[in-house]
Amino acid sequence: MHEDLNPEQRKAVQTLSGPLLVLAGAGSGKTRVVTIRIAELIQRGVTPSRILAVTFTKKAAVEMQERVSALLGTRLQDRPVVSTFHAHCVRILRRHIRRLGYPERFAIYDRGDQESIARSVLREIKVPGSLLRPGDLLFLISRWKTMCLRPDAAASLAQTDKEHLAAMAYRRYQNTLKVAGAVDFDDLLLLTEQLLETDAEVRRDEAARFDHLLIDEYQDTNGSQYRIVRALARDHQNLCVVGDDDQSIYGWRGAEVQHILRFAEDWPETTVVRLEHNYRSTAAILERANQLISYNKMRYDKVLRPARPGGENPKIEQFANETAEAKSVVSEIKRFLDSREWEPNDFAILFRTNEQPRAFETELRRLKLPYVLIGGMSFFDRKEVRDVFAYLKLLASPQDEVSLLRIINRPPRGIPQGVVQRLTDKAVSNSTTVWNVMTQRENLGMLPGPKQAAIETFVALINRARADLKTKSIVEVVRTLISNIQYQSEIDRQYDDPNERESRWNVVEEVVNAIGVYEKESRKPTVSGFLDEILLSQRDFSDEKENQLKRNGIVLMTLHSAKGLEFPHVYMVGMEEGLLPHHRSIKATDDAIDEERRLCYVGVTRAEERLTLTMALTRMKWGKPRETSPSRFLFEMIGQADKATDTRKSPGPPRRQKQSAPRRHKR
DNA sequence: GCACTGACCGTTTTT
DNA sequence: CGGTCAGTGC
Repeated sequence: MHEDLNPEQRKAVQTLSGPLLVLAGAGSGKTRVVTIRIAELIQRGVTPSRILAVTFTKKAAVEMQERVSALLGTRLQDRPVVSTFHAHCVRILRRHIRRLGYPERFAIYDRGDQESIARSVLREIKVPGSLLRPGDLLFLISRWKTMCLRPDAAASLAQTDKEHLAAMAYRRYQNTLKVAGAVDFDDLLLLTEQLLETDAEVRRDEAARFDHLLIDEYQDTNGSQYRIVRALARDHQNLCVVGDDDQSIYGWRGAEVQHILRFAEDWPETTVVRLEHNYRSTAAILERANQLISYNKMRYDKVLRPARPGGENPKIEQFANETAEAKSVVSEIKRFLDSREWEPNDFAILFRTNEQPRAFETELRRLKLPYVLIGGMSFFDRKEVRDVFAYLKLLASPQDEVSLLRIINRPPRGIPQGVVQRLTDKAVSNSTTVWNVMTQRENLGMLPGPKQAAIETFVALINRARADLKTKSIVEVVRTLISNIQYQSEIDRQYDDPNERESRWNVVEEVVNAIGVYEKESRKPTVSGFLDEILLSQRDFSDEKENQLKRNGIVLMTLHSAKGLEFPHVYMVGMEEGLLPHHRSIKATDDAIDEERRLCYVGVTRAEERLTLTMALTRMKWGKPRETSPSRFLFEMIGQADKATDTRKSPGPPRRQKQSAPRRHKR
């Protein structure tokens, strides 16, 4: 089987028991090796459903599931479980979360929900935005949760004022979730970890469900994930982790390279397999990549060996400003396209920050070239999507406070802010939920007649829809609901531009269609089942990334989103100090610079045939042109690191002091 | 409830 | 520069 594998790959595939660390360099055919390994396990008699493969993203899970099925054919009734960390944790929690005092059908709050809670919590404890913004708070909470710290522990460890405030807010934040019977994404991991840690029976039960565990992108696991893996694999030790320490680029959100670096110490029986042949890029490109990454201190020492000799040397180009940079790159791509040898999606323009693509978009539009900008505003961040989802969540559970407060007066139905405030106060003082307050008539006595009527109409609307769910299809109920609240006329009222009206309404329709698809494919469809599916499962109706790549345009995306992809022609633009490495990383520790270097490495190793690195000598920043200097990574790549201008330690040219005197504290 | 104004701020992003 | 958000006045 699989004669075309090289000896390293074969070893990775065939080491069937005990801990296995596969150090897979960029472009080494990692995905293929993992897939074949799963197939091999099954061929040697392992029951498919007793294999658990964990991936980092939904997309990766879907792809792996498809590859495995393709390899094994359809003869199997039984399949290996391929899942993301979070989705697997949900399954564990559904089975046992009662022990932690949560309802079995707990709701999962996404980023947007988290933000509204953060906002209201900060309002409650009267913290001005200048001290601690919702984003900062959520960042800290997330960090604490990954470190397995509860509010009390966080409070006692807090050092700065900011951290003390955040710890206070954390307590309230967590309380809000608990009362609503909801968890956030970090809780999925944290609570699972807690269950496995404190309840020996649960741990044994969950660990015994699988005989083999495979973890992909192991370099990106955070503390919780690490401990969960340990708890699940402890008994059988059949743990295969795959990853590349040089591609760890998510440290800023809690991933720790240390996990992959220390793996062999954690699991003493470990077999280590290194995949160091690169089948993707030419030798010329790989040489640059190897040079660059050798400047990182903490790493497995490895050198990618090219399977494709020769190749064009990567170009480094300087331009006067970002407009010239964009013009040159885009017109070069146009020449390639005119030659008809390449398709638009053979080209990728990679950048560090989201303001960079603007100049390129302008230029691409001017030359009428098709392009796709990956990332940006996600489907879920759209106001309309959030509204419809809030209604859905309310149908699933009216106790869902965050969703209720979002749409209680949207579209406007005569329940103004002041009334909502009184309802909330009442709920707090009765230690119940706003929904319960609204549904008990005696609670509404304090309000003037029309407001009472408005509330009763709203409650009736929701109750009616919930009752209809018993007899009608979800799509039908949701369509009726949306038409009852006259959501479309609300959109028309808010926006004058017909295009905008149409696109916003289309988004609503898309959600409804997705419900239809779910309902057709699911055996026992429920609203909360749909929400789970969309949030966590393998299917993703808004998979814009996928659709967009299929649309065959020149690909514009951040270095972060480029991980795992490959393109014949890659342009890495904005190769400047302050951008890559980003100035916030320069100000921080050396570790942060190392991560930026890995990010650069990820970019370089995306290129198959041609790599072009460009920079602008001046760049507009917040309306003003500013001088730049070449990224230190450019010098490192060509082996002249000593020539880099060190912006880090030398005081540098006398920087104009920003007029920082009377800026803050104006509220 | 809503349109308007001015202050403020600026990395990466998945589940 | 451009987007977001809180505050203001109707």
